[in-house]
Amino acid sequence: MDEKQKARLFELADLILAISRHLHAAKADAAEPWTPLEAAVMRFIDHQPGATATQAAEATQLISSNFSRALRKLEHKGLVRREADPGDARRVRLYPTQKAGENLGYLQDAWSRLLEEAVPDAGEAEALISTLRHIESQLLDRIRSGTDRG
Amino acid sequence: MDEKQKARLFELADLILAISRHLHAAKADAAEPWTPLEAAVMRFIDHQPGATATQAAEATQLISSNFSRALRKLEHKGLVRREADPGDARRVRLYPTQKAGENLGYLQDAWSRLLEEAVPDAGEAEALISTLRHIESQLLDRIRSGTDRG
DNA sequence: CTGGATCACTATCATTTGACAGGCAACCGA
DNA sequence: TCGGTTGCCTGTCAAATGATAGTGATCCAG
Repeated sequence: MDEKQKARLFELADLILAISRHLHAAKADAAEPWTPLEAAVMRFIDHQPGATATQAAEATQLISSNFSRALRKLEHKGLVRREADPGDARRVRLYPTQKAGENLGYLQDAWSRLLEEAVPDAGEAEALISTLRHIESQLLDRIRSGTDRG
Repeated sequence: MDEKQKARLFELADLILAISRHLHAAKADAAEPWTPLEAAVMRFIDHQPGATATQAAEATQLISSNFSRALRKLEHKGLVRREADPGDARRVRLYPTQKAGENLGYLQDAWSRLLEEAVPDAGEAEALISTLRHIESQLLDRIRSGTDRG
């Protein structure tokens, strides 16, 4: 890889991580009932209702034991509902509850308020989101096809 | 704020956080000697050599006690050098050591390799970085001018 | 010189997170 | 039916993180 491109990608990683720290801090201000990890799980379930535990654990980069722990807490708080898969009794399908929707609303408020003034304009935001969406899906695909490629 | 814009910004936050989780995981693969937080501190010092502890703590969103702890570990590992400010003996200026440069190289390798295939092309990467740079600086400014604005 | 503010630090606490070992029930192919 | 596999789970440990209280040195305004 080109040295210049390498430096570019590094800066990209750096920026994404820096901004993610701001987002975490903003979430704390909003007094959300979720830890960062729980929020990640919750957001995935909201995006992919009906996903199995394994799928959700994969997407959130968690090993199953830790995912199960996060899930237990969320269920205990009444934010996630488990449902047995009719075709395979081992599988558990996950769904957000109505309460989850309300709480995600708080999160949406906190984050969108933080980003509102920082994001240049709607047009650039669209382009940004489109590109990031692509990147994220590529990274997810890589995990699915096997993480190790050294 | 427009509901649509709110949803857009939320998705943006979601994507940034999701990608940051991938980056953290990739760092683990690279067997770096840093925790995520230490890496954040290290990267700031690398970008802003000579910054004071307060400035670095502010940029990394850490309260001074926790920043100090991270710094102690980094210094112990020989990655950061403290230097007294000639003009104000209370202040400590922070500099990366040569060893830090080497280790940042590993990090750069791990992250750029991860992003290499996921990022569409150099042109889009440039635009992406430019926009994110803007966003990050806006968020930093907001902190400097007082976090609370509810 | 004195009191208040600033800067960096330590000590300590609860919580979160990551990782491993292992268990149990359900599934599937032979 | 049986052995191996899969999906999900609990228990447990070490480490990282976030936050508060408080110390001590230095600076600065008056």
